[in-house]
Amino acid sequence: MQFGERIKELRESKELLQRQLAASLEIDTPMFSKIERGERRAKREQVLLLAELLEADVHDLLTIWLADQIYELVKEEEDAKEALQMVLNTVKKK
Amino acid sequence: MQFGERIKELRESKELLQRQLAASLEIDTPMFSKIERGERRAKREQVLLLAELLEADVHDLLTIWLADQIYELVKEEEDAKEALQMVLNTVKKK
DNA sequence: TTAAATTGGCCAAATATTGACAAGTCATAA
DNA sequence: TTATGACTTGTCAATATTTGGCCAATTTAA
Repeated sequence: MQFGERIKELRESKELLQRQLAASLEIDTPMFSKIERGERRAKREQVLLLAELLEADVHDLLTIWLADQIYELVKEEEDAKEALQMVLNTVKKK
Repeated sequence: MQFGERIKELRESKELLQRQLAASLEIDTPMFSKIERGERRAKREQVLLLAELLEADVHDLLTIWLADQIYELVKEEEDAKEALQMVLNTVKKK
């Protein structure tokens, strides 16, 4: 499940229009559309706002949003698995 | 273990100077110094070259190099662990 | 103390990201 | 069919970030 898809689900379940959420985020509708389709990345701050507007768990959204970015970074890399595991170990220690 | 540290280790074990490796990478010495100290990020292409020059395993180096970048992305994030796990699962499936 | 090696700070060039706008598609209703 | 509303696509300019070079400072080794 990717961030954009999740936003779209939530938006539709609340019967909101892209244009309404876009206005709340102070971006235009095309930009919002791109975020939903994963063509553009939402800013962290926008994720927080979206969580509020959509009454969704902010940690869930942030997690998916972060995962998207990590995936973007490693998707072409043969050594992705090892690198991820390495970082996971580091993070777990803190 | 971070990428820069590793490079430094390898370089010193081969008794090479920053200036020599810098020349091979076609960057100046200050820039190389910054890469070693993690102040600047090496390009992927430079990692490949370094592996050759230092006779190191290219996958090892790429893994550490990638891990550095992932860590940079998630280090401030509370939800890092979950996001990493999520991506790891995705990557494992492929 | 010199000389070489390394580091730190700053600036310009290159690159990537962001957002706005105009025009397009698609579905539905009149 | 035409009109309307929702959404998508493509392009461009503005902005931000990254990259590298240069100079000067500092550290290290002889």
